Amino acid sequence: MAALDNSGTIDISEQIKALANPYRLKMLEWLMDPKSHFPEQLDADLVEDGVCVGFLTEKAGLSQPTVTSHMQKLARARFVTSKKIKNWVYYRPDQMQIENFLQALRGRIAP
Amino acid sequence: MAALDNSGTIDISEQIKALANPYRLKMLEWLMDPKSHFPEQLDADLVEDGVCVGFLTEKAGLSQPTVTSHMQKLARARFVTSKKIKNWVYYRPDQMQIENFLQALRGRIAP
DNA sequence: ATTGCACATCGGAATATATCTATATAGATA
DNA sequence: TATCTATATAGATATATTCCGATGTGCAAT
Repeated sequence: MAALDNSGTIDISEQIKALANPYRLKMLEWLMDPKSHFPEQLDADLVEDGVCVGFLTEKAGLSQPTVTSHMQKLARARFVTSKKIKNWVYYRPDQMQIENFLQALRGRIAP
Repeated sequence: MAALDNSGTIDISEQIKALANPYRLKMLEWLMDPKSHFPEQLDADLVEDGVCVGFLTEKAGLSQPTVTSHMQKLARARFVTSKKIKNWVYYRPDQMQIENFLQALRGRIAP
């Protein structure tokens, strides 16, 4: 490619792609305010630990493997982190990385 | 879809998708600072009128139809406007819309 | 009128993405 | 140990995206 230099690390384009799916964007929104969107969990705190895949699956109305795949893409883009407790995997937004991304994006396309 | 309500207007997801291609992102970056990336034009001003498809095509290293397609996607997402002068079509960033988008995105995924 | 130029549109091929079902895995419980 | 539960992985299919070459369109200059 003449115009692009992708030789680097974790690309901002990968991060944008991670947000470029309506379900992933919605799920990230839910995770940002989990108490408004999910019931309390027995073995984990919605805010501290995150939201389990089962809850996300039910709310999204997709199959569990599809939701897992979406969440892994959000994780690869560093927008969320995951933590396993007992049988559950909890996804939680990484607000620092999200903020970094927003500023990086603004730096590119704003004056 | 259980989780999504796309019945509305010009979706933010469409805007994100428009940025989710490395060439489109790059070209929008170029357009934000056209004097740094393109030579002066005879019949139009780089800043006031925008950059012609030919220049974008040459710099991107893609075919002209591909660049046209990319630019149309950016235009559909309202990130750029286009103006025809003589034989040329000039694309220019819509900074107001870009700012609106950035704030809308922040409003969704930032605390 | 004819030609040439710049861009748009069309059609098709290659690749990527999204989704599902079926199955595997890991941890907890009986 | 055997089983259940929650999530991950694998494989398949449908759709979307990206890209190009060929062709169409509109305007300008000859």
